[in-house]
Amino acid sequence: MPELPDVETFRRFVDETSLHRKLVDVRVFNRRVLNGLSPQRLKRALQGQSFRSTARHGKHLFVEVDGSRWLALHFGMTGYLDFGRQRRTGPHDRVVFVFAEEYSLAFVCARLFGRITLADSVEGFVADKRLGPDAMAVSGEEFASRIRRSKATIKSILMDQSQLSGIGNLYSDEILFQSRIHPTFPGHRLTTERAACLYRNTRKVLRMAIGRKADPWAMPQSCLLPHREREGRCPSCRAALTRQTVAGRTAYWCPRCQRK
DNA sequence: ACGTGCTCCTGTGTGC
DNA sequence: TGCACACAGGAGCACG
Repeated sequence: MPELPDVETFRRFVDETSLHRKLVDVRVFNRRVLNGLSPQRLKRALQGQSFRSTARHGKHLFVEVDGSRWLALHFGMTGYLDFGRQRRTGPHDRVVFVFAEEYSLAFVCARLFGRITLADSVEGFVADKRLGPDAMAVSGEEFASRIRRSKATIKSILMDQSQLSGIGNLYSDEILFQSRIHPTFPGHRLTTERAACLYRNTRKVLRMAIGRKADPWAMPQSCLLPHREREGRCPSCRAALTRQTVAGRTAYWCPRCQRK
């Protein structure tokens, strides 16, 4: 579930809670999330240091450690961060960063799809993973040219992290709804005008979601997201929403407002 | 170059 | 009540 707005919310959370605190311990409860990196190496890289700054690219959160090393966090589907003083360990805590004075930041991830790795730089990591430009940082020209050079369905392009970084299933549905574009419409058949409209709505939706701390239910009633469920109706025309698999995901759209 | 389906996982909700 | 099972969906992969 964590898409760009969620990860941006996590990033701000780290900024508010966890910077400039001395790291006294790193507790690894499940090695799987470290992706082959040994708990010892992680601990050695962090112990005695502190988190200096944060960055984000798409769904990836980066935390700078003294000595210009970066933690790269990916939240999979169910990952999130929790911070507290004398915080009790929960059943899904996978890695806990322990600071001085008994404060700690936990990487909580029920389904173990999340990952924490070390990187030398954000740029290096992004290049390594072949991530496309961040969906909030990309220019309108770059956005349109990427969309219009692909013959894939527009929903799959929006969700393709090598094309655009940060958009997942939920927000792609919302962006397409706002743009009145059918999810299976081929990217290369979008006119420049419609591509520009899609770009504006991408920014609008992501900005709105960040402002609401990525709570889909907190989005305005005129949005698709609060109605995105079985039996849901289009907030604009009241038509029953279509629910169908597109690009391997459950997509919701309005069959009247979003025609092919 | 595209879509499809499988896998990794486990909490949650539904139906019998 | 308890069990079986579908479902959720990020990402990487094999396959056609």
